Amino acid sequence: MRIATWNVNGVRARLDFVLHWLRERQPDVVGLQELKVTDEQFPRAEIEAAGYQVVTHGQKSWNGVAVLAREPLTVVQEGLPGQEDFGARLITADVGGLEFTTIYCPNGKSIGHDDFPRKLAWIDALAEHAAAAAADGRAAVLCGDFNVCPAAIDSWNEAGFAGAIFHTDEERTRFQALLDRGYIDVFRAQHPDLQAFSWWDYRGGAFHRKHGLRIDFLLATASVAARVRSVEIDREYRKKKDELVASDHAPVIADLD
DNA sequence: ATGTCGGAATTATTCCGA
Repeated sequence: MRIATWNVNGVRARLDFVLHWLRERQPDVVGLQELKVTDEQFPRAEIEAAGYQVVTHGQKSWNGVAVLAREPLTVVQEGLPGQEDFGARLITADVGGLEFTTIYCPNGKSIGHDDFPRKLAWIDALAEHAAAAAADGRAAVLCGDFNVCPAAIDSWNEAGFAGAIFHTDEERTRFQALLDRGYIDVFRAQHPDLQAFSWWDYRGGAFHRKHGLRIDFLLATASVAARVRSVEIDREYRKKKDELVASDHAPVIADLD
C-alpha cells in the first residue's frame, strides 16, 4: 500500500499537476492540504475519473484538506475539535480499517504575531486529539503540513533561523510532545541522518539553491510504522512539469507492506 | 530585491497570506 501527503497550494490551480502525479505514482491513499476551495468547488469529478474516492473539508479561499483513496472511505472527523475558528485544517477518514488523518497546521506568521500562540495551542489540541488512536493501538496515519521544522537537520539554515518561526523551541517541544503520544515520523525513522526538504519558498530561486525545510510529515502509529518499507520525498514534483507550475511543497510518499 | 505564487476584490490592478 502506498500512502502520501501533499500540500498542493490550491487544488484548482494544481489540478493537472495532481492528476499527472496520481497517474505516475499510483498512490493508494493521499492526504492533500491547502485546497483553497469550498467542498462544492472541489474538482471531484476529475479526481474520481482518475480512480479515487474523495472526502473533503474545505472552505472559501484558504486552507482545506482532503483524503483520496482507491478503495471506499468514510469520514470519521472534520475539523480539529475546539479549533474550528482557525479554518478547515483536519479531516480523518477510515480507509479499510486504517485511520487516516491529514492536517494543515497554522503557519503562525512570526513569533510576535497573534497567530503564533494560537499555532502553539493548535498543535497542543492536535496532540490531545490524536493521542487516543495511538493509546488504543489503532492503525493510524497522521500526515500533512505541520509548519514546524523539527530539528536542525530539517532546515537549510538552522543558524540563520535560530529562534525564528518554524524553528522555535516552543514549536519543536510541542511537535515532539505529539510524537511522544505514540507517533513515528516515518521519513526520519528510515533516514536518520539524511537532510531532505519538503518545502521551498517560491521566491528567490529557493528550490534551485537548496534553500528548503522539511515541514511535511507522514506520522504513523506503531503498527503502521512497522509496515513501512520505504519513504521518500518526491522532489520531482516540486519542479515545473510540462509548463505546469508546481506547488511550493513536494509530496512525501511511503510504501507499506 | 521580501525576487513568487494563488485567490479575492474588483474589473488589470492591488491586497493578502504563505
